Amino acid sequence: MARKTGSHSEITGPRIRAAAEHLFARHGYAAVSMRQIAAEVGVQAGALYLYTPDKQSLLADLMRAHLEGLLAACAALPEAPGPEARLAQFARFHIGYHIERPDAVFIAYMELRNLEPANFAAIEALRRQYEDRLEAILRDGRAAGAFTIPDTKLATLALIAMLTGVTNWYREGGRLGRAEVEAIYADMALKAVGATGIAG
Amino acid sequence: MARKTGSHSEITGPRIRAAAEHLFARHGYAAVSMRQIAAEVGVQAGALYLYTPDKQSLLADLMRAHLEGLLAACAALPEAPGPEARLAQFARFHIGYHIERPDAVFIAYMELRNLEPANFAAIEALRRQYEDRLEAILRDGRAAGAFTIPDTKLATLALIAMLTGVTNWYREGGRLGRAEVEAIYADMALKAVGATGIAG
DNA sequence: GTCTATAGGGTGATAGAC
DNA sequence: GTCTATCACCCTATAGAC
Repeated sequence: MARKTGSHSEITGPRIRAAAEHLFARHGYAAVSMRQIAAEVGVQAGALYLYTPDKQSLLADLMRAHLEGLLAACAALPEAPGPEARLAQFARFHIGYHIERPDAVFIAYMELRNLEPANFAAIEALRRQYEDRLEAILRDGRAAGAFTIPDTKLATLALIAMLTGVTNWYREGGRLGRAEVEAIYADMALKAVGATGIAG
Repeated sequence: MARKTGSHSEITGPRIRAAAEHLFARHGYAAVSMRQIAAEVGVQAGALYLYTPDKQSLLADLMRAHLEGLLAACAALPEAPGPEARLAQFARFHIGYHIERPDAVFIAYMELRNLEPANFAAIEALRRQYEDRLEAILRDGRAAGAFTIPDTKLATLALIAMLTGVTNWYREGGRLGRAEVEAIYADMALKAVGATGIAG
């Protein structure tokens, strides 16, 4: 792409997304105005429309980017040997990835109701893809006799809710470090599905 | 209290709270206008201010009422014999109570950021009281050797997140009934804390 | 690429008639 | 107890100057 002298387009775009992510997470999409976002970036409100067609797209793009990043990182995990190791790996990955992106995570599951139908469907499909990865681990583990699960779908949703819950309280520099939190949650996840072996 | 002939004050007040609860849960506090609430009730916007000093109080009152009801219902539970029974009872109670009030639950943990500082502190104190009830069960159970928990506070937060997660997907008339869901979750909660006995 | 100015409309809350 | 009318302000998005 050709550079345009004196332009800031390559820096302003990311800064707008960062400001929007921060403000949406803190105050909520509906409570944040385009003027506030512009003020945080240091431009006037009209300038935002060079980078996004409207406020709704700004939200949808943030959520899509987050979920696509989550899926890509999850797909890049190395193969783990056996159901227990796979579940422990998933639990640690999920917590680590979410702890590092509290704003994006918050938005991704608090602002679903502010998405227009078409955007909602797209985001929901991505979320479900991710859910399916955990469900596959649980299903395989149950088939192999490694887990005791009355209902695979329910266990999937219960585990994701439990693991995602860390973002409600975890703070950098708090009583427990990231590694400890990952270990404790992975252990609880394994126990919750009645894992027989030891792989936490 | 004296009745005023031709007045609707005893019916309009509750209807306003019900409409606000429904709309706040569906679209979010910031996205709902006083005019929308009034329209749902069937009055003009100005009439709302006979029942609430402002929009913020409407939100805070809904959240306080929900949490006070939750605490009262929790306190009214019969004594259960032993740590496993106590935890199973709590898990079933939590799920049952939350499943029956999806709107209030949604608001109570999605709209915290829209509370003014004084209201936030009051609501947060109630939430913490409830959390402490579960934490006491886990602490006692660990002391009695019935549970295996690396960190009591973490286990508390993990279990509450897991149990509250039901409200994200549970629908009346769905694949699983309330009793089944309660049983499955109570079982997972007991396993997650390494319960030794059987009381699910 | 960013600015100022503005169109067109919605907002919370209040005043005064009935 | 409710209505109509209104105040003062904020909103998203666009047009046109620079």
